Order: sequence, then structure tokens, then C-alpha cells
Amino acid sequence: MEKVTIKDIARICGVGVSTVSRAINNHPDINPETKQQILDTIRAYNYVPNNSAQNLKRTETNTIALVTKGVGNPLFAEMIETAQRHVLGKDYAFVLQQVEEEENEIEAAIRIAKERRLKGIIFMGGASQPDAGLLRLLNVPYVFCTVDSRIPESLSGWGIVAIDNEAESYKIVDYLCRQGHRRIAILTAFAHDTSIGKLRLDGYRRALADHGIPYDPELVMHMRGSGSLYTMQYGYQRTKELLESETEFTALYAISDTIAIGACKAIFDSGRRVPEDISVAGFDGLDLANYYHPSITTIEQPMNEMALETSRMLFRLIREKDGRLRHIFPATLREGQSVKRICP
Amino acid sequence: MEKVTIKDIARICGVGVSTVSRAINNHPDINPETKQQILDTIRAYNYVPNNSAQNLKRTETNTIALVTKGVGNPLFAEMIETAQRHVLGKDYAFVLQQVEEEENEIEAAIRIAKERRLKGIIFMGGASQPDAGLLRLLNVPYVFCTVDSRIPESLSGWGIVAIDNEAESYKIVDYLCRQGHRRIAILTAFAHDTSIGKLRLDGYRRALADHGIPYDPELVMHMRGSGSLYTMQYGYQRTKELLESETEFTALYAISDTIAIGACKAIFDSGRRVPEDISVAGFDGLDLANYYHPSITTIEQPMNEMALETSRMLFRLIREKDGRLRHIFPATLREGQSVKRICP
DNA sequence: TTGTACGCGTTATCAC
DNA sequence: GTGATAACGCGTACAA
Repeated sequence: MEKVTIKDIARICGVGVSTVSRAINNHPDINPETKQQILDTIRAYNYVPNNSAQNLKRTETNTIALVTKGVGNPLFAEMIETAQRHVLGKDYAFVLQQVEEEENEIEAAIRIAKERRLKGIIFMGGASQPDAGLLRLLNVPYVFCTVDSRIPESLSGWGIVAIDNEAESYKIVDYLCRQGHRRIAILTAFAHDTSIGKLRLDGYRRALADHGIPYDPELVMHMRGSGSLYTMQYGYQRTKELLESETEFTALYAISDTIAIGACKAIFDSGRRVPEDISVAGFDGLDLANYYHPSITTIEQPMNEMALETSRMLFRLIREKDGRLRHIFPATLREGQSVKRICP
Repeated sequence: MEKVTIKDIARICGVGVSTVSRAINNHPDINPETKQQILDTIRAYNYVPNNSAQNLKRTETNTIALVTKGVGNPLFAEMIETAQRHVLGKDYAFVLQQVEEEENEIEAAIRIAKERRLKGIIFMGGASQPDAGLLRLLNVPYVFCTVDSRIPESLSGWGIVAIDNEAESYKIVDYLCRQGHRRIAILTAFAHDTSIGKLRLDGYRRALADHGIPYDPELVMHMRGSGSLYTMQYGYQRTKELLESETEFTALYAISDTIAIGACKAIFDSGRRVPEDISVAGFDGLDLANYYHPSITTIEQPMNEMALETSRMLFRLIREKDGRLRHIFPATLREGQSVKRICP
């Protein structure tokens, strides 16, 4: 019951350890009969090979890891599942690594890569400017998913699957403008953000400019303090402040659907209505945005396709050893009930 | 750059491997100077100990795993994070294992336990009647979280952290009855479910009986077909069918908040209102239920406390080697705006 | 305080 | 087709 090893199995079957190993790993040169017998006793004795020993010895392990800071993020949750399914379908092992907010995800990846002899890594929702020095230490292929990270061209063996955050952000703000809105508030990331938050804010500014609308810092609500960014709480809190500040605006653009939902709640709680009094737009295209009442107008990221392509791209990189792959998906504006057309 | 081992470090520093090992593992008997020198070169050469080799050698690894089928489930997402933080705080490694829907989670746990020399396991959202035979093979302590699983008393080294699903379900249905509702539909799990779905249905039936309301199978919507259960889609679809069937009811009880939200959407889409035309109640107490409009009346599980207690309980079991621990938390009825009092 | 040598459980490389 | 045996990288008696 305690710890049965390959030696025990070999002894019980009256064969050598290498034969047992062959049976386990589906090696060709083995008598089908003895193989069956071995597999039977393995099952009978409930033997499980010690993975540490395997990894120690093996050159390669056929496992890929997905590292992320947000397993809880509903946007990622679905993508993780899709990627996992695809990886398992290729008979690769899949390990999911959640790293703490304050931890460096690339360092974590390096560690796991060594420990588990990874074949490849998926970063879900990583930084836009990953540390090149660290990346260099990561000597397995990797794919960044959801953000168009700037990786030095001196490196190779990487891929990127993302959307054009600036352009898509432009798209939805442009849409709001076309609906007649000119006072559009934005709920965005930290002021010092250089990743998705900055890109989406850039798109917002460009759209305003193209419509001849002056940029008003009073309408820009940055994330403050600590805590997580893409949450309903954050949307609620900042919107409440915005409403109390008596700054006027007819539309509110949140850089994620979760933030948008928090914003809606704050608007309702203040006695106003969405979209009659204030229009709200989100970003991501979560299921949730559709089920909210009113449904949230948003930018829909093709999550499934992106997750699938991420996994596929990684396998391509593994096969071809190196490469610099980039796939920018188009996202689509999904009209909900949360935006009202106003005729000035 | 390729693969630097402990030997390399030893050679470079002009010391023996054991000295390096001592430096790494903070052993006492070592000259502080040499220790510092070793740590410096370790950093300089970017050496990371091979975890597989460590595990192979070590008797124990100080890692605990959390296995679940639903990392995407918002109820679990938060609890996972809490548990992970607590485990890491104890200087234990934390591995998160998502198992596929059709896979047996206990078999998966057994495999990982052997592979990674686990100290303990957390099952998040497991079955209510786990296979005793399999459980017996799991020779590390484990804690089931969220469901009061029936584990044979012949076993030990286990814990349970849960709520009383039947009683809490009773509580909310009783509440609906007290608000004057007598035609209460329920959206529940598969007809053959023996876990949470059954318990919550049991509570529903008992509450109805206590209020002298006959049980009407027409009001019981079981999950059908394949796919995931605790989803908005499921709530939407079945509610739509229910509404089209023209069965009359004034309240709808969904056994999860996510299902409840799907139900609300279907009600809105049919031109009816919540709660004016139909009252809706959920279960779990997700943040989301609060942010929904109208906010959903629900049973709030003390997620953080449960997650924390789960982790604590596991450490207690690890320390004391065996035991049969059970902690049933009280949940609270959280009134939202989704239930209307009707005066018959 | 430090170094040597062995063994952890497995796979790969040989001989047979 | 099969069985010894040498690695894999590390921790740890034990010797020095």
C-alpha cells in the first residue's frame, strides 16, 4: 500500500525494470503478453510512476504550462478551459499555474520550466513589456495571449495572440460619439499603466480627437490604491465618486465588462437609469455582459478562437524550434441595450 | 546558460556540493562568508535547483494541491485565491489542478499525490459520495470543501468544510413562502444528481411541505443534456421553456446565482419584469448577485472563511496525522431586490 | 566547518 | 524481446 516502485513491479512480474518501463511507455520492442501481464499487475498494485524521477531522467516531458495572474477573471476562465482541452487532446500534460499579483510571472515560468521540463508556456494576460533579460532565460517557446506584448526582436521562439486594443477601444468610443455623445467618461487602469489600460485609453483619446471633442481629464477615472483592477467593486466605487463630483457626462466607457457592470449598479443606486440617463459601454464581450439587464454594449473578443490559436501557435513553435509569430484577431462591436442614441 | 547544476556552482566556488546544498537550504552549520559567496554566484549564474531531483530525494515536499472541476466557477475562483494565499503564507507550495468534467477527481488526486509527494489535498466542489475504495488509496490528508461529503468512518485523515445545503435551501424557500409565494418553480441539477443539487431540492420540498404547498413536478426544472450546470445559459434556456410552457408561478428559485441571472434575463426577454411579475432567488451569494440589477436575493456562503478554514483544517490534519474533522458553516439569507412580497 | 559517496525512482544504452 | 547498468541532480550520512 505504501510506496510501490518500478522495481517492485518488476520483481512481482519476474522481469527486469526496463521491461516494465517499456510497458509503461508504449515502447515497441516488447512481447504483447508480458506487456499485458505487467499492465495488469500495475493496476492491481496501484502503481503510479514517480513523476519526479521521470522528469529527472527524461530529456523531455510533453507538458505545457499556462501561467496567469487571473484564474478568477471570467475572461480567462473560459480561455483556460479551451486551451487545456486542446493541449490534453494532443496528449500533452497541462499544468495551470496561478501566480500572485506581486510576483513576477516570467520568473515563475522559468522556475516551472526547469522543474517540470516544460515543452512550452502560455502566458495569459501578461505584461505588455516583459523583461527581456528574464525572457532570455526562458529557453522554451512561449505565447503571450490577450496582449500584444513588445518582445525584443533579438529573441525568438515566441508568439503573440491578441487583439488590437487601441483600435478596438477606438471603435467603441467612436461608436459612442456617433450615437451623439460628447461627454464620455472613461474608467481605466492605473495612471502609470503601460499595458492594456494604456492602449485602451489611447484609443479613447484618438476617437475623441477625431470627433473634435476636447480631452477632459475630469472624465478620466484612473484606478487608485491597491486591489484588483478588473472588478465590479472598482467600477462601482469610482462611478459613485464620479457621480458625486457632479461632473457632467452622458456616457461612460469602462475598459472591461466587469467594471462596466459595477458602474451600472452605481448609476442605478444613484436613482439614474441605464441607458436613459447615462449610457454605458464595456469591453471584452463576456457572456455576463449579455445576461446583464440591460445587456452591455461591448467589444467582443473572440475568446475561443484566441485560446485555440494560442495553443496551436505554441505547438507550431515547439515543432519548428524558433520563430516570431503574431496573430492579431479582429474583435467586434456587440450592441446591447446599454447605450442610447442622443440627438443633440 | 544552458543547464547549470549544483555541481557547477560547487566547482565555481571551489567548495563541495553539500556546502552549496547547505547554503540553499539555510542549514545552520555553514560559514556565513562562504554561504554569501555561494548565494552570490547562484544568483550570478541564475541557478535554479532542479525540483524534480529535490523531490526525488526529499522525504517530504511541503506542497499541497487543490483539485477542482471548476476554476471558472466564480464561487470557487475567490476561494481558490484565498486558499492559495494561505498555503503560500505557510511556505508550502501550491498546485492548482483543474480536472476535466468527465474525469474522476480522486483518481487524479491519487496520481498527483504520488507524482509530487503531496502533503495534502483540497477538493473544491467534489462529489457528495466519493468512492471509498479510491479514497483509501489516497494516503495523504484531504479536505472536501463546499459539500458535506459522506466519507466512510473507517477512513481517517480527512476533513469537510461546507454549509448545510439542505437547511439553507429550506431557508430561502421558506422565505419565499413567507413573502406569500405558493407557486415556486425551481431550477435544479440533473434528475439523477446525488450531490448539492439533490440536497437543495430536498430543502425546497421540505419547505413547501411545511407550508402546506403541494409538490408540483411541473415546477421542477431539471438540468438536461450535457454541458455545464451552474451557468447562465442553463438558467436562461430552461426558464425560457418554463415560461413558454405557460405553467403558472410567481417565484423562481435557482440553485445558484449564475443560474438565477440567466433566469432573470429570460424573464426580461419575455417582456416580464423582476420582481414585479416574477420573483427570483438564487444561491451562493456571489458578488455578482449584488451587482445585478435588480440585485438577487440569495443565500450567502461565507466563502472566505470557508476557504481559510479548509486550508487550516488541512494543516491540522497534516500535523496530527489523522482525524475526522467537519466544520459546517452557517450561511445567511441576503435580501436583494429580486423578490416581491405578494399579498394573496 | 566542509567534502565524499551513496541512493532516491526512472529512463536510455547497451549487451545479450 | 529482454535484462543489467549508468546516468539524471540533489540531499545527507558519514568521514575528515
